[in-house]
Amino acid sequence: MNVFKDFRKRLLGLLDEMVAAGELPVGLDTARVTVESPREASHGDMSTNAAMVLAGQVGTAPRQLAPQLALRLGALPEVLTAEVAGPGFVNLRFAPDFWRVQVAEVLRAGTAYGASTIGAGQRVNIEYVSANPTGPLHAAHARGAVVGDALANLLEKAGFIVAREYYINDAGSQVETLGRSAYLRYREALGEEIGEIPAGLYPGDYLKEVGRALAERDGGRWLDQPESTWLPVLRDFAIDRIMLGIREDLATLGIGINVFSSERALVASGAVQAAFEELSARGLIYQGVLDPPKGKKPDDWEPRPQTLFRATDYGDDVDRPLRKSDGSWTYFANDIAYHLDKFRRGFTVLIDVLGADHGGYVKRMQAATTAITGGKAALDVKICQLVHLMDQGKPVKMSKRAGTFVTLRDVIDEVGRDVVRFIMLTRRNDQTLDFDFAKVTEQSKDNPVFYVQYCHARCRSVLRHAAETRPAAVLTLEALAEAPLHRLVEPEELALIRIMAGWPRLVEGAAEAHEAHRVAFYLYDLAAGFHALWNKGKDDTTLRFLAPDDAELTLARLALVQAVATVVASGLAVIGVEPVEEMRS
RNA sequence: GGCCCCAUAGCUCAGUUGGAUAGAGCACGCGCCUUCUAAGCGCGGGGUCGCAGGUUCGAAUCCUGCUGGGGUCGCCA
Repeated sequence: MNVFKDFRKRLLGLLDEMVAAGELPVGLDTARVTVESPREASHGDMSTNAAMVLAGQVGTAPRQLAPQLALRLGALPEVLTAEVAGPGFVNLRFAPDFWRVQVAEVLRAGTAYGASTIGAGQRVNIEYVSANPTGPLHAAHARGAVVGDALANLLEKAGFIVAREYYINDAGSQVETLGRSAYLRYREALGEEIGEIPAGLYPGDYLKEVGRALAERDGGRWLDQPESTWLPVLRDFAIDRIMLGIREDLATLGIGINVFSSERALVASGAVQAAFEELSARGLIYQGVLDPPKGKKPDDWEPRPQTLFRATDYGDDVDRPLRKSDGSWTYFANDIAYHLDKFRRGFTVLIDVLGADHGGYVKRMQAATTAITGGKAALDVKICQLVHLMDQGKPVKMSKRAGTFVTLRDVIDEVGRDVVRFIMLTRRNDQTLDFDFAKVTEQSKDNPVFYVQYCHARCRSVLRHAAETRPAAVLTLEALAEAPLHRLVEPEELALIRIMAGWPRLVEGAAEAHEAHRVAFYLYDLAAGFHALWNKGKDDTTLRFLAPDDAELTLARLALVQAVATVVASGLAVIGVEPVEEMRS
């Protein structure tokens, strides 16, 4: 339950009453009426812009309409004061009980607190990672993996039905190169001296294992065969081995992808041909010659007729080729078929999480999605900017040639899965991110992972302590939900409750914006509120959670503490991080 | 040259889809441990939201044009 949305409904009800009473005209557009918590705490608990939005429609001034609204709002039982302020805001202050009951709401809901129904069962498809099966996942893949996975969790919490997909690019020339590279390692495994890996092939050591495994399985049967015989075998064998490793790495990171789609299978099924015919039927295919890119003409440019998709009809900058000169489909053509396939499987909201180098790909894919689904599906693309790996403030040098690139596995082994997941959400996806091995494992307030975990651990610590000192007390969620919450009267306590009451609203906003990083920032704010209250108890012993001579007050505060732990756990679950019971290692 | 992203405190970044006097953290200065974990908390200084216009009750946020940084640019995926 979102208290802000809830109150907005009450407000709209009052507006209806005012219409009925003839105070307002019929047919008002209330779409832009908002109820939100003001930035400035002194402005109260909630604030509405209704007077400013409606004044124009009514034909009066905001400051004139606002007092009428304030009068009505002030008469509501839960509203303490309703004041007109600024250009026409109505600021509301609620009775403390309005907030206190939220603690019980949290405890009754448990970690499901914050769940929403705005998704209304709508089906969303999120494609993420989708790294080429030509090598192990490296550190940069972690970001897309976490961003996609957390977004999936978030949307599920908001009531959407979510599919998590990985598109395996197992068609095209790159996997052929992989097959040839693996063949070299295969011969090496059989004792041949292969020398330097030729340019154009993948030099990575990870292929040695692939070569050995194949030699073990098949012996020397491919040695004297022509490439046309062994290439498909080697290619498929290598893809399978590498995908196995990728799946393991994803599992280690806790990434919950449940559908792996093969590009090659898609092409083989005729889906690309079908998609092509669909576009043709819509009159969006033609033979034409593209202009060379302005200002930067490739050396080998020559104008030639191509099979083009009219992407410009849907907002792209140029029309895009669907066939290579050898007649086979371009990657783009295959991807159109894949997105159509998602739509045909019942998804109308499509999200692709892609790397920074795919920025130029967004417009054409959105154009194609709109075109081929007749506007019935929308594609949102989340571009993840680069991750700069650092250590002690200095960049970690990486070179594919020298083999010193850092794998995802390396990073997880070094700092742990929870740290990777949390840190990847401490920036908006379109902002570059520094990942400093020293900083992210530091146990200090500079490290948001630690800071949030410490908050949860402190809550648990208090509850453990309470259980030890009062063995008779029942401290289950159900019992604490019945605690005498009216004993929570301190401003810091009520402030903390207000933050918690904002969690459902945050979930809905973040889900609608497809922005999971907001959860990480929210948890930081919540933790700050708790740490502040904790330390108040150091200066003033009457503020401590455990009041030795007041069992009732203690129970109320334990309910508050348990609620904080619950909301933190609820948020961490979206990020995919395990809340810890204590920080001692 | 076209397109996309970014530009907010000295530094790293948020900013509730257009709201009020723009917020955190780091760094800097001062204060707080006989205590449920000081691995933390409080107070203070610090801003032309890159620049210039426009839209309206109201702009860091939306539109246009510039400046600077990154990415990308027909048959790689």
